[in-house]
Amino acid sequence: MPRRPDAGRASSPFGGRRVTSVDVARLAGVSRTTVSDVLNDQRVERYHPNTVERVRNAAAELGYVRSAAGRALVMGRSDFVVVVVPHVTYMRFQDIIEALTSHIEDFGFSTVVHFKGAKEKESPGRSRLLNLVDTLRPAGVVDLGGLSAREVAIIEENSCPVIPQEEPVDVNVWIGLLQAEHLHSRGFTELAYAFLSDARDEPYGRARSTSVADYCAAEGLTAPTHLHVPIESEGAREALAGLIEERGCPVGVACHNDEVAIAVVFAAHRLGLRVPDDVAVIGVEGGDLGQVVAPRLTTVLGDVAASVQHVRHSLAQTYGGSVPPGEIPRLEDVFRVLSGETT
Amino acid sequence: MPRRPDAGRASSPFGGRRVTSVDVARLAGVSRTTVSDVLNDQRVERYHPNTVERVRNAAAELGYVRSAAGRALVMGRSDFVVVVVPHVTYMRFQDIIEALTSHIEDFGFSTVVHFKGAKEKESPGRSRLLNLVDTLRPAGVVDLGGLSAREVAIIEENSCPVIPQEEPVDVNVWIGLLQAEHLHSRGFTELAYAFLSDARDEPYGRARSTSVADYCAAEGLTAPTHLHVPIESEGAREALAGLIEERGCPVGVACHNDEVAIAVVFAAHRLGLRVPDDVAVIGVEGGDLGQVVAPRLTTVLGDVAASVQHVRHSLAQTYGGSVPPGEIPRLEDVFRVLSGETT
DNA sequence: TTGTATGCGTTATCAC
DNA sequence: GTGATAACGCATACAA
Repeated sequence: MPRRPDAGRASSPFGGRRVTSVDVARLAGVSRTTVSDVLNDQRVERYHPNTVERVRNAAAELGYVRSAAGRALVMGRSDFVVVVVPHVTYMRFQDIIEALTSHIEDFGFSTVVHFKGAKEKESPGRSRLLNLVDTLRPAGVVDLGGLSAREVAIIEENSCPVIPQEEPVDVNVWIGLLQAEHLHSRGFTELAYAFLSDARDEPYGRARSTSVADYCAAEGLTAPTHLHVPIESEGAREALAGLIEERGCPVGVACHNDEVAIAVVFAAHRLGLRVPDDVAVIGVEGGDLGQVVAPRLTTVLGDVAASVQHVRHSLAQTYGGSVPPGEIPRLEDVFRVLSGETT
Repeated sequence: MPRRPDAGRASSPFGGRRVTSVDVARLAGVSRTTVSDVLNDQRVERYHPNTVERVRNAAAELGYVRSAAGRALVMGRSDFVVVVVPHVTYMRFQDIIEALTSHIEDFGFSTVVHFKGAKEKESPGRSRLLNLVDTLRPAGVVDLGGLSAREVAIIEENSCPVIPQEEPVDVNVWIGLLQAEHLHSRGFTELAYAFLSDARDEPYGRARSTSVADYCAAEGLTAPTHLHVPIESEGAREALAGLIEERGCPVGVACHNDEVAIAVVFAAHRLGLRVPDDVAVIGVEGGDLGQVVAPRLTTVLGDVAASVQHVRHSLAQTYGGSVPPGEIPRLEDVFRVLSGETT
């Protein structure tokens, strides 16, 4: 008669016997089924209030916590939601994560964050993310921008819903438009779009620069020059010098984010150009640092809370109807130009 | 006769039947045991090379991935390592995560990142993290600084080993010392330590400021003034003004990180003070932004790769001996002062 | 060297 | 209303 495969457990120096639903059932004097039902708030009305109370007390007393493993095994999926972060630097990153976590928690799920590696871009077969999804079998994947279409397809195929951070096209078109409009309204007719040179394949940058280009076309302006700016003095200076050589002054630069914007601003300083008279700069994000440097950055400020609302929507649509979806904010209310000293 | 509890599965619109080890076994014409052994690289030498090959091919062909749930259930713990990130902003954050992920991967584990919430500081009973650990039962927890002593105790009690980012005391004492020494070597005798005011309870700040204080005491300098700097123009200006009022000029400010340093530098500008003549500033981290602004920041540059080496050590100590631990670098080699234009 | 049986903790189904 | 049981996928002890 085979013995319990305790060897594996025992070899672990930690992990003293865990409290299981059986323990709770025993202490409460009921069956595991009852425990399961009560603790999951299912069919609670069918049990005597007394019983429910006893079970809850027993669970609390023993410090019982459902095993994700057991639950995941029988459910076919876990209670985790994976938030995938691209390799580009977000300045207000923690704020976004926190907002997402809060929403995800409302649905009874736990949040885990996955960072896409730098060179994980388009690895052949199984990226780290795909492996994570396969093993963790999460309830959902929130895409902050790092997922390729292929990965999204694979994951949605037979794993779980993929929730994009927001309608990428609309949002980025809107942001680019805001930037271009603002620069134009300040009297700049020569525009450029500054990509973060470090990022291989900006998921956002493309849409935004296109949007700037569309605006220029519509307004009869010369098409915007593209430049790739590294977050590093020399490189940034060179990139800007190239732009000036091509377009002259004054020129307005719409930047991919605040970091790029800061790099451009100080590159201008180093080139002896005046900001904003010779070079006007507008970023995106509204991070703290952009507002603390001199000159204070003009930027497109995003409302973090609003921008994650639709994640709650997607979650509500797929899972629990008990959680009120909340208003889905209009684009105009989520983003606005924060006027600084660089335009 | 109870039927398979497929309802739960079926209710899920996704999650088509998963490939299990049984499928692999069938295709390879062997037993589940063999599959398990081969795919875990255990007892491989006991099987016919042919068999091993067949199993591997079958697994690859079917795209078989071990179920984390099944494995965790029987092992008593999962193959995930949780990296806990405190709510303070790291500038070179993604680099650190990537380095850690790479090491963790070498041990066959997957990395998931957990962000400590802002107000999750010392919540009463079950913090999000504790809940995550209880349900996920990770192979380890890497603490980047957000864990309270209580949490560490609870987790180590009966869950898994907690790996601190590095010996916190030594490292932070060293960093503080480097900052103080550098400022002093530049001729500054009036020193101050600038905390990030936003962070409630800096795990690092305390040790560093104490170290600066110790240096001052040892060198016969006045004890350093403590100031709390927000990443925001007005607040930073006020904080610095207070310092100047108390200590006069010139004064050297050791900052908690590059963000704080940048805030101090531009606060000085706004107060009409010269940097570094009136106010000298040194940060910590060596992030990109500090080197792109003008004046270029003097900072304590950390070697990311080296600073995560000991995580590999801890992992090797607890798990696999097959992975070479790698050199554990000396403190002197990990951190050095990067001279900029602010001292 | 391979197969068989068992149990990990949870949930769903059905009998009581 | 409540309890017994099978099954999820995997890893192991033991028999063959």
